Amino acid sequence: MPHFINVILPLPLENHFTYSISEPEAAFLKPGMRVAVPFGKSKVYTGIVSGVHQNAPDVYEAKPIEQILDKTPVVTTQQLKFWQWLASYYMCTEGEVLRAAIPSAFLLESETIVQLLKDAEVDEMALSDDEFLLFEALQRQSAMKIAEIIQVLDKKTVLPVINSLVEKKVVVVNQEIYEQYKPKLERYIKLHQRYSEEAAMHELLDDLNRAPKQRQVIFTLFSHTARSSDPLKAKELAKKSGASSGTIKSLIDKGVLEEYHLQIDRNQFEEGDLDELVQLNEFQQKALEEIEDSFKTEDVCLLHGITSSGKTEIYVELIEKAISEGKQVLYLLPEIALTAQLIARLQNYFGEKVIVYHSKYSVNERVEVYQQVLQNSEKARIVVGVRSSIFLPFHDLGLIVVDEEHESTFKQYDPAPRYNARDAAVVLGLMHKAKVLLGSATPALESYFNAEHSKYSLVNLNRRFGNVLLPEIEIVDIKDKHRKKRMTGHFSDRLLEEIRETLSNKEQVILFQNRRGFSPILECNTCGHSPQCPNCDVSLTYHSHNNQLRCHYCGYHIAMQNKCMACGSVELSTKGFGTEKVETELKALFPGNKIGRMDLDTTRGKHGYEKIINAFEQGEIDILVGTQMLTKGLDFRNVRLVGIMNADTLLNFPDFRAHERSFQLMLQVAGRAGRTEKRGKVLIQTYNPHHQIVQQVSTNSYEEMYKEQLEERRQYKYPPFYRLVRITLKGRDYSRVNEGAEWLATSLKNSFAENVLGPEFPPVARIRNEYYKNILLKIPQQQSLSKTKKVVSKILQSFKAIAPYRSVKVVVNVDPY
DNA sequence: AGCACGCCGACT
DNA sequence: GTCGGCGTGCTC
Repeated sequence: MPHFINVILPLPLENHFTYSISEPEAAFLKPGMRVAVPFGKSKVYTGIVSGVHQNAPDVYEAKPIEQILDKTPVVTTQQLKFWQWLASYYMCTEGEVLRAAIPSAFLLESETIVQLLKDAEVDEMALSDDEFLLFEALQRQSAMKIAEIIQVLDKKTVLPVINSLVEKKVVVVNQEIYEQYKPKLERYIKLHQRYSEEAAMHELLDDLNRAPKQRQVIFTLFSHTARSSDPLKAKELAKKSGASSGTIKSLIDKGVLEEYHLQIDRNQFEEGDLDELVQLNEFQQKALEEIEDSFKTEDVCLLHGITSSGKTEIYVELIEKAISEGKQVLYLLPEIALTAQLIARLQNYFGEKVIVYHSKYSVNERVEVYQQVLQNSEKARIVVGVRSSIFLPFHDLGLIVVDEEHESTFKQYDPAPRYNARDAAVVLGLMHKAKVLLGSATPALESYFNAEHSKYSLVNLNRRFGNVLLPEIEIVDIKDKHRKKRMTGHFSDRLLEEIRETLSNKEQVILFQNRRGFSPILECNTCGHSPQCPNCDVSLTYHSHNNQLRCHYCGYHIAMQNKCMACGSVELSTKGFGTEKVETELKALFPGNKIGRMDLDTTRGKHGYEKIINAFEQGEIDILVGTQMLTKGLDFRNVRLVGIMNADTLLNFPDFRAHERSFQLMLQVAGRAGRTEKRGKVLIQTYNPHHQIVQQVSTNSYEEMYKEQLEERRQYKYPPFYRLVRITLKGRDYSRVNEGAEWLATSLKNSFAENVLGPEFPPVARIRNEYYKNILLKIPQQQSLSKTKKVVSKILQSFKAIAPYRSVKVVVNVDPY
């Protein structure tokens, strides 16, 4: 009886693929194991077994698999189910989910290797020039990869050359599969066995009389082994004996020393004494009890706790309970680099049980975390991670905490799967029968709506920890200040006064401007021309630190121009301002103070964030200027003043969420001020001092904002009353994108009538030379989601069948916010 | 996605 | 005449 498996491949293809396997393989293989399978004419992919069965396919013959890559499943059946849900909800393929879900090192890739055929009889005269060139290269280098051959032959299509050489029996082609994961090895040194006798040892030391450095090395090693039986690292030996690695190497070459390698764990944590859990204050205690109470009947709870109210301590208590029941805990946060503080705190309580997972980890580190979780190890009781950690192979989740649940970074935009980790976590929790706690000082409208409509339970915590007062918020009307000539650059007299006072009290200042660079537009005073990006429909932003004009979409950059590129005039002026300009103006205004800047440009590199944050914490920086990076969960003790340079750029953002986002952002930055006894101060500069959002921020009126925004959402048919699916078309051919978008919108309107909006050009209609057009589909609450998605898929299928539109790429984004 | 196959323009 | 462009179709 023949046996078969279904396999999910990491490709954007709807189907699972069927392969034939032998009887013993069938007995061995289980869903969730990795297999290497041939796919197409020349590729080998790693796939995940999704099922083992005996139903022979009837329209094609199944190929046999290449090899089995695991002894036990690396993907649990629960994960497979979760993938299915994600693929269907977010309208992508399971293959795309797979690609995002497991560390890339698990996906072995095949590479075509070309080698000379042994004992080949080669008639060199019968070879073409290219063939001869390759033949010659292979005599120097026994095996070559396709990329290398492309280099040697200096052309792109090398496969015909290779194929012809295969036919002439000169070379053979192999698919080499290589494992990407490399265990981390540490080099250790020991003395060769023959010197274990004391006599031999003395002889050796005598021999080395004229080589004092080498003698010292032996001596150090000897005294180490005398004291302990621990192996000695090569690095340590070099350090302790003061010898260079060259000295050690020559001893190894002589055969006196031996080197060997041991595998070590990349995720090591030096365990000190663990802190006792802190005593909760009465408000925290009450909130905790309410949460636990709600968990008796509900699965999801929203904790609305104002900034600095001590939500983390409540999480810690709940985590403690969950792990004491032997369950795993997932702690999701929006951005890991900014939360070094939080991780340190959790490690103080839970020590080795905390493991961290994020995108800045190397592939190897990720594999190790994945495996710790898979093995349900003691080291992975608590996983702290960014959105992708929902894909880890949990066994028995007891609790999921989603901290700062309103953050937009929980949503993945590109590539597919375009999932929202907060929403997916709720589903994941359901699958594991785990409790889910969403926490935020400024909950997303949808979450608060769910809580109000009994989908989630709601717990409020509106006392700051240690009874710290909320900062005093002052609105500065810069229109008025301009008229009265009380502005210095972008600073109002009020802001300058407050900065001066704060600095004189040896306290710190945070200034928020949500735009990086110096100024977003450079304009010629004579002809009005401003330099544009050649690949995108945007103006180039001037960056003063490297004197460049840069495109923030594609990275295109040119040197700053001192003459207008159109008319040659030297009178250029900058319009608008970013963090760099704020920094420059500050340096002129406060020459005696240290000024720091935190934005995408200054935080590149693995430790970019930490350096700046540490410097600020240590008081090495007096004023920190930054973009919205500043808002996320940072806890600075000595900040008294927070200035929002310009609230209007936030408010005028063309998006239905702009007002909600501005509120959240401003309140979050405001929360950075005065986290100790002394009351903090927040200054908001704006041209619209009476804007309802600015007012609501100043009075800390979440409820009011919520009600008002909700009413607008109801009126204009936006979430939470309607679901959104955004379909983006993009392509290099402008008119095809346009026509395609029209066609698609028309067919969608046939089914969904007035609930189809567009097609419309987005604010930036061309990026990297591709034109964009959006169609928005609104789905009323009572309309079935799954049916709607089926109809959409069908329409998209017919769209793809139309030849002229095939060059247009279609991106479907479910809940695109 | 990635790759082969197939059909048309610009070069030795 | 071939090299190489990308439109088309398929992958168990």
